[in-house]
Amino acid sequence: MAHNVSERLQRKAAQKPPTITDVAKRAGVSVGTVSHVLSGARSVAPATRRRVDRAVKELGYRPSFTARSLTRGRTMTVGMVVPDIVNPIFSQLLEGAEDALADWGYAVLFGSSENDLEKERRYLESFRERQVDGMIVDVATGSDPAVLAALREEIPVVLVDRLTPGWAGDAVLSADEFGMGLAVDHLVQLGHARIALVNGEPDVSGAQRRRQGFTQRLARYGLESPWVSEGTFTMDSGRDQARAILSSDAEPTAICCGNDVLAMGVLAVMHEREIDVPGTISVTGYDDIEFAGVVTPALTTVTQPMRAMGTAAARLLKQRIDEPDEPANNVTLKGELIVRGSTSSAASG
Amino acid sequence: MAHNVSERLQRKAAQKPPTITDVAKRAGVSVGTVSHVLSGARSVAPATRRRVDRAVKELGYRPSFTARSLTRGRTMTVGMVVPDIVNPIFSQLLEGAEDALADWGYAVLFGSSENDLEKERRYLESFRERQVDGMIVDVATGSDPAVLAALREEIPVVLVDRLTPGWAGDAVLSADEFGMGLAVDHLVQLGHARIALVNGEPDVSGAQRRRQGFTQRLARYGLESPWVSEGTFTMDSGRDQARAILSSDAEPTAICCGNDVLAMGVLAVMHEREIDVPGTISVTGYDDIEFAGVVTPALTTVTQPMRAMGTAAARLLKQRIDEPDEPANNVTLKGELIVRGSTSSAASG
DNA sequence: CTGAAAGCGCTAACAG
DNA sequence: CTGTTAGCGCTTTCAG
Repeated sequence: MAHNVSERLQRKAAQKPPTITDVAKRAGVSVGTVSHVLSGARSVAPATRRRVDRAVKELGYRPSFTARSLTRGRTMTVGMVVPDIVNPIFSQLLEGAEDALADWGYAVLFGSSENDLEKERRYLESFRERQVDGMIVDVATGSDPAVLAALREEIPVVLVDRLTPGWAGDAVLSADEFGMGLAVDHLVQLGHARIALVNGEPDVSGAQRRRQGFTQRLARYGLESPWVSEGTFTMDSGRDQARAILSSDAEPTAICCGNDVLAMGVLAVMHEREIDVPGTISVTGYDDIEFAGVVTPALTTVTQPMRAMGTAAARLLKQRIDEPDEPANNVTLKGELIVRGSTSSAASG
Repeated sequence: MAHNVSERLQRKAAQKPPTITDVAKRAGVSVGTVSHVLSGARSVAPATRRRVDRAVKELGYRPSFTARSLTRGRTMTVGMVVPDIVNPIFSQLLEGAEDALADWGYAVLFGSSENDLEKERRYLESFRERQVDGMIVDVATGSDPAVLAALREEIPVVLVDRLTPGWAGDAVLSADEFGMGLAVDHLVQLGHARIALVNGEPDVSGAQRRRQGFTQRLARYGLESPWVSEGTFTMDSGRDQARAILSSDAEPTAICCGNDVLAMGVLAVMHEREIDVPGTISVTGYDDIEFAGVVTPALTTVTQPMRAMGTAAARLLKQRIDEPDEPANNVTLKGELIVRGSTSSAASG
């Protein structure tokens, strides 16, 4: 019998990972002491510490995060959801955030909503259930402001890249008006006076700001756009809008696009219609995605500092977690103009 | 004072989420019963169930995953690490896996190692500490086989896309030899006989398989390649290797690239040297990333079914979690050739 | 069909 | 400096 029992205990020990109790027993100290040498929360006699350390090594002991989370009330995990991870700009955002968060000891639960509101909701809920310490979210198009606002009541949330209407919490944005102004400046300096705008979803806050930056900047030069259209931030939409422009009487000498993907659609149409870019029409993008420099002609565009935005969001989130009652912070990061081959002087005449 | 205290209690109540005990009290039943109506583990009188449900609603009660994980011994969370999330093919892999996993109720802890072995190790460790139920990993270049093998002793691991030497566990791969063969077939059928290979890291298992597929297929036609070079899977490396080819005496009429990004580098050099593609040299890629169809000329390439691979990996992982002792599974998924503008008949002469 | 109580592995008072 | 002990929120026997 006794043999049987010890055998069972042994097997059990082999299967289940060692617990803090096992370590305590082996080191001949109390669990409290083990806990303290592990967390360094209170001083421990060097000799004891050594014994504990040795026991930890020998047993290959690893503290259970789950148990720790339960007692500490923090999971050291944060959630992040973005609209479309296949779009490299969101990947960069993720990388930036992840890097910073890893430095603070946080792991990230990730979800790509693919611009599906239901999916976004499910991720938010799933992460909340798992009691993340906070969340970074780049909201999907048309996301319900109330959902995010409610979430913010429960846990720290920082919005990045896009805002929901009425959002009163922390946020990191790119200086879209400013950036679009850069593109306009560039074009105007090249002598363009008829500049069209091809944009994405108007209910995406960034699109609104880009549009504003566009018209306001133009106005400052005493100019007005012969064409402003909106669609979705996709290549197909870029194609559609470009075709619409060509069959209109707007006759722009340049087209500003709300993002690079849109611009690629525009370029594709120009290519297919054999319209020379930039000879006949100049085109600008926005975001500076990796492939902006690869298309022909290489795209003149404005960078969106996504990595930096991810890092900033992480920083804001950590602040919020550490100091829940501070007033909300707002960070805006500026991008810069990258001049490539898709823009040149306005065709004379 | 009394006022002060009650106020504080109220605030506290507002802060701390309700526990199962709160629900039990409110419904006038025991916590055990509440637990059972929630999990449906044993039958409960309809009336009781109703009372509990009502209490849950009124309190807005949500079970704590952390506590549940502790007692159930499963976190319903899996880890996933890939070498470079900015590369869209890995994004697709993630999406595919995530989708399937979400259906089973799993959330995913994510990490992009950016091909940094130390970073990869840290992610693996971080996820293990958080006691994920399993992991899906697309290993970084040069990753230590022992690390993964050891991890597999502790928790279910499935490798995807790339293998470590000697890996004996579950894995999902793409049929690289086959796919590269497709590209070779295509080129040979177009009359090409001098086909060069531009490849990435040789220690990446997929690169090896692509290379093999390339040379073997060529051999089957009685052909031999005038040029085979290796570098990294980046545009820059593609540029370098292309330049090397041009200044050699290999004089290929076609260049097979180990992936699309490499091919874009090659295209860029051809463009800069004003060498006509496909007129003078045909170029093929591999992966069919989103932008393969956008560059000029549009890239002929072989699809790598990354989404499907992600889904398959998820399926394998779930199987392994549910049945830890089954023999290891291996899944290989085939891609297909997509003919676009970067290939044409070999220049006569 | 339901309640009581013993943990899950760890932390954090509270005593020495 | 160290040990004891009461939880954290939930699941799950074991008794009714």
